[in-house]
Amino acid sequence: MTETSKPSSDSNSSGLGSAGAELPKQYKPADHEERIRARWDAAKAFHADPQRVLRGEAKPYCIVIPPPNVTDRLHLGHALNNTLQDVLARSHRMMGFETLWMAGTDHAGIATQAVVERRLKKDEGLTRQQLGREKFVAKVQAFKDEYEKIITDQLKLMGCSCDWDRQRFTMDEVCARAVREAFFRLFKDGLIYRGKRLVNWDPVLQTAVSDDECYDEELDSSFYYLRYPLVHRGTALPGGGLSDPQPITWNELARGGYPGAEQHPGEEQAWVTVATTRPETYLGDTAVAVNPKDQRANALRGLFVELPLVGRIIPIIEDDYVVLPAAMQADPEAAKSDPKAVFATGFLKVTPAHDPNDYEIGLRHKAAIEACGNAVLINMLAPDGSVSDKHGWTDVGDAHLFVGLPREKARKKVLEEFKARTVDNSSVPLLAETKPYRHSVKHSDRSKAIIEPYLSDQWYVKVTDDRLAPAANRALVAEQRKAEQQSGRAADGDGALRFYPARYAKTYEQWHDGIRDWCISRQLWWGHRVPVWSKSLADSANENVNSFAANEEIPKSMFDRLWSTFPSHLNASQLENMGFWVRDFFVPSTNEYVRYVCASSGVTAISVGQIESLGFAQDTDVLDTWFSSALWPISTMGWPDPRAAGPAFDGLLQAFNPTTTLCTAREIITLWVSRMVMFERYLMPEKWQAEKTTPKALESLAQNGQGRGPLPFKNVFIHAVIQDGEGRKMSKTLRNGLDPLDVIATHGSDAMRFTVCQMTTQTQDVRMPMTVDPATGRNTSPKFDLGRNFSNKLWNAARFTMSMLGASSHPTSDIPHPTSLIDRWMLSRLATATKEINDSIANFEYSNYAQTMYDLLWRDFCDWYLEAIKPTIATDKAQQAVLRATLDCILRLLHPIMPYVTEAVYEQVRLIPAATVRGISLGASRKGDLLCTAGWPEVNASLRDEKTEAAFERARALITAIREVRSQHAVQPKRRITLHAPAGLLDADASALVQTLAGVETITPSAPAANSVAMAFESSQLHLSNLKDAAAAGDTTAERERLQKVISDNEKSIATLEGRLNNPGYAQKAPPAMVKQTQDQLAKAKADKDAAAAALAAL
RNA sequence: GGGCGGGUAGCUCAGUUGGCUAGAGCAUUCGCUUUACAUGCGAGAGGUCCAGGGUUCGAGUCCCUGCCUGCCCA
Repeated sequence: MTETSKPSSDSNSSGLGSAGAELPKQYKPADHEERIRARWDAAKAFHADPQRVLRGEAKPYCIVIPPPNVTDRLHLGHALNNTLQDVLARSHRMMGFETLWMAGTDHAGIATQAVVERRLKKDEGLTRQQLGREKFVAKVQAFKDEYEKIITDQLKLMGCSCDWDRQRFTMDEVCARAVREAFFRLFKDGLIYRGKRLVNWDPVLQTAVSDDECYDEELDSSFYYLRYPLVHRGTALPGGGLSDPQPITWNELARGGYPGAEQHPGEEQAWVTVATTRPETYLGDTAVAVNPKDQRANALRGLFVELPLVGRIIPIIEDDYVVLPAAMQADPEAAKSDPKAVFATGFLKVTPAHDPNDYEIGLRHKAAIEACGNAVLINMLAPDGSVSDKHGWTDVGDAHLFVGLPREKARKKVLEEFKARTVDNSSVPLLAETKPYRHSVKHSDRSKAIIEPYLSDQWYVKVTDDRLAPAANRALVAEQRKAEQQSGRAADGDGALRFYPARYAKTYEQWHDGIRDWCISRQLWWGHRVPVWSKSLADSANENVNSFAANEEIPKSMFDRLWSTFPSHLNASQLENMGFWVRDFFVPSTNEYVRYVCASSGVTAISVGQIESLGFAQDTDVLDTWFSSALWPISTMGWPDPRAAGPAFDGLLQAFNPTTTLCTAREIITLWVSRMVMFERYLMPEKWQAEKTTPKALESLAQNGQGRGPLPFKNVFIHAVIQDGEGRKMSKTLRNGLDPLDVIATHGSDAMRFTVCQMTTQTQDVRMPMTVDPATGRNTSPKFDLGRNFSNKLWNAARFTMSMLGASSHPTSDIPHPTSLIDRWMLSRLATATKEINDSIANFEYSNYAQTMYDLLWRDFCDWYLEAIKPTIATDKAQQAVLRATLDCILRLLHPIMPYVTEAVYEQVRLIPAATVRGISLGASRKGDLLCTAGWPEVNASLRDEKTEAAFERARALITAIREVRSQHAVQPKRRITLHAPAGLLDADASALVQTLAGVETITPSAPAANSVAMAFESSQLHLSNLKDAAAAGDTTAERERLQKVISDNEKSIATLEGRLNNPGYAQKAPPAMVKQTQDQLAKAKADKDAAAAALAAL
């Protein structure tokens, strides 16, 4: 096998005949895949040369891989995603595009860190803190190396034609530089800021996590009802300060018109009851809210409650966010279906630092809360989730008994205390009631801990800025945008981004419309460290107290003035000359100035050492993984400075950016697609398209596009998600996942690829039932049999073809244009299929592509063409040329989906000298005689011939009809029978087809002598005879049944067709051609029925 | 709550501007060691296109309502 692929055998045409015969009967993927891959590698077949693009020798085609996370091996979803990309890459490479498929992996910050932390705990019993940051990061690095290799090997085994010489990793030096530069530019432009917000906090990993790193789980919990005593806030004392708060009695409330107050002992202190599922958070309450529509609101206006134990006085505020109890609602019955209304008391404890909704309420009622001398936000938890007075809670009072307790224990303790204690001056316990309640609770994906809404300082990207999210929406093509926002093209990237299928543009657009600023900091160790150093200075001169709001940026001169009192210092402009950007803030809570110094990507280690020696410390946080992913299309090509990245990056950005197509799953439209568009449009220069081919190109990269820059890609193809046989997501925990390597082991890479392509329709989910392969014990799926069988079919079709062409001599010139029906038909089918495939590729219709190939190879080529040419191929030179060319075209057309088997077959087929077939152009291979760089077949549309196809269909209909009779009559398959047909019914070509394919020995106009069977064909009656030996003839039962069925089928048709024609509106309004067609059908059905009836009568 | 899908043969799915008597693969039935392929060849059987309305000469396809189911966002 390998010998024949060596150049030395090129001239040895005598060996070709035997080459085909030597091929084994079955295609065994394992015998070929590794060798084929080695040939691709040796020829550097997938290495893109940007200079060919820049010299104008080829058009570019570029895909960047959605970098797989290094957390784990690839699963079948990756196999799908990457197969689809490879089909695009391979087809365009063959079409002559200079094709770059950029490969790489993603560091996947929290996911990878969590995996390694679990491993560390399991293997060594250590936490990351015990190991220390540096050693821990080294461990993650080793883990990453291990999985990066596994992933790369998996991709290679799948046949992915990535440019492996250009593989990147989101944390390698080239990508890291891009991250630092992007951060710097956004920081400098004020689009990155530091903010104190509520985030999803994972108390185990002790980091902020994003919503997509959380999941909801239903838990059995309880609603707890807490009584808060009502008070008057103290009155102003002559010497300043306030008197003690005074209890409010029920009598007083009753006088204020509080409904039901008179039912309580009049002299006792009154209270309100709040319902909560998290009673421990009461320590951070800063208000109690009531709905203004609540009848009790009026009597409570201007009153306060005193938080038990803490003693904090907080206002009662009115906010219509508060849910009215069911009984108070307009439709109490309807309200009973709303669990919140059922459980509500009408009073809501407001804990702005520990609940997102309360946070909003707190901001709305800031003045009322602060008037009590409290901050709106009181954070009563430490980062590990324990109650703490060190993180923003100062008025502990008698609540110190809770301090230091973890969340769960604190909850228990609060309930115990509230149960044991009473409202002052009464016997009413503070804990009113407990009701069981089942609700969904947010958990951290990575640690499984319950998420705590937590107030913390984080870095944000101001994506709400017009130059980011709105600019991303302007990128959409006009027809995929909301009509009212359509506008003309203003810049490079405007109006050129297109989603396939189009409906996903809506997801994309709505995301940007409702977007909030993006929290990019994570309190992790694995990731890109935030490139900001900071230093605080106390406001020693006390000169600016109260003149700046929290976290307000201040003039740099102010910090410089304080700074200048130190013996050695660098002022802001000196720092900026070193490549830093400086921003100064005042923090009122600590009465300090903070200088943030952000390093550009060009800042040297020396400069960093210098500022660190001055007391600047680098931020310990790392960036959200998506920050580096967002830069992927440009970071992988050397942005911001390809020259610094190395010679391999020469011309890459200019040749391949914007890339052509991004191929991904819908779940990351918002997380990734959006951010790539925002970042590239912001960071890449506005006139990139025009300038990238000029000598100024690299210099222009220093300019930000400010939202008017180019796009990272023009097309976004969103493909289906693979689920298991029950429609569940494939997951590790369910063990319902498939490893592509298992599928490759059981079925071969091509089989997997063909099957996933065939499954890829425009829907959003596809199901993949999984079974265990009995032979190997591996997880696989019977679905892949389809692809395996198809590979085998190609293999055998090629084997047959080579045995035919190898056995005869085949001249390479002076071949007449084929005239036989079957050859013209084959060429016509080929032309039709080629067009269909070209259209399918252009529209990402993979299933259609695969199906068209299947029909072309299996149905047209194997079932009909190869069977039909058997009698003539040995001597018909024109037919030999058609056979050779057709197989060659099929190999080329199929190669993008099934690269291995086609390449393996091509090794043989290319050695057969080819004669030119008019209308078919097959370009030579560009590298190493490989099919993967051979020309995409050009099949002239003039080869499509409707008359030929119709003539063939006619013959095929007759053949099928005869086969049916044969089957019904149990005619021996090898038996050659006689067809009685009027002279002139069939021409020579059609007769030959019928004889070959229907097992007909003789076609004669004479009437059958005896023992014949009648059959209808095109309104006339034909007969078949010589079906059986005379002795066996005589049983007419089968024939009766067959004819009865023909009659009843036709009667059904007649009824349908007559009904249609008798409809008066039909003849008037339907197109005449349609009416004519129906009439013809009716005539045929009637004739068929009559013929069958006559035959039945004659029996 | 808002948005987007899906519901067609036993199973998995096609069905592109409304127009053959609704297709494919698997499974199933019958017959074949037909000399490329049994991972194959030939021939069958199998569907109230979720339900109900509407538009139309004509609806799996378009519109409305409902039911079931999945995903995304809040």
